[in-house]
Amino acid sequence: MTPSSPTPDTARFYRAVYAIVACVPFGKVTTYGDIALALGWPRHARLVGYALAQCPAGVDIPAHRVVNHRGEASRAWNGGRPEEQAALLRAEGIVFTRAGRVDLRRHICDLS
DNA sequence: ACGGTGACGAGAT
DNA sequence: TATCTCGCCACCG
Repeated sequence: MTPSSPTPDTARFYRAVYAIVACVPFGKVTTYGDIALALGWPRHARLVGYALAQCPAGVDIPAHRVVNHRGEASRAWNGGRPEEQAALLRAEGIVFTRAGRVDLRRHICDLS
């Protein structure tokens, strides 16, 4: 691989993230922190976000079902369009609060 | 080697 | 609730 490719450990972490995101069902969402915890890597929520941001084409996962712990869509979604991520979520029946955040109490997916 | 930068999160105010 | 600070850690210049 090129000098800029991730270390083997990091690559494994990325694949684990993609695998767990693939388990989130239609109409449900999860958070970066929950994914990190489920993988046994507490405090690595940031890396989960990084992994998704770097998600290579070909890895087909419902990344739009991952929001932050407050239910907010990613600011950097598709080059800075969190509205698009929100639209995808609404399209699967996910309800947003008046503040424009996903109602986690209703749609959170238990990864345990 | 070093400091800036995030698709983050918890705690304080 | 909004905003700040701080901790987190791989990546990049």
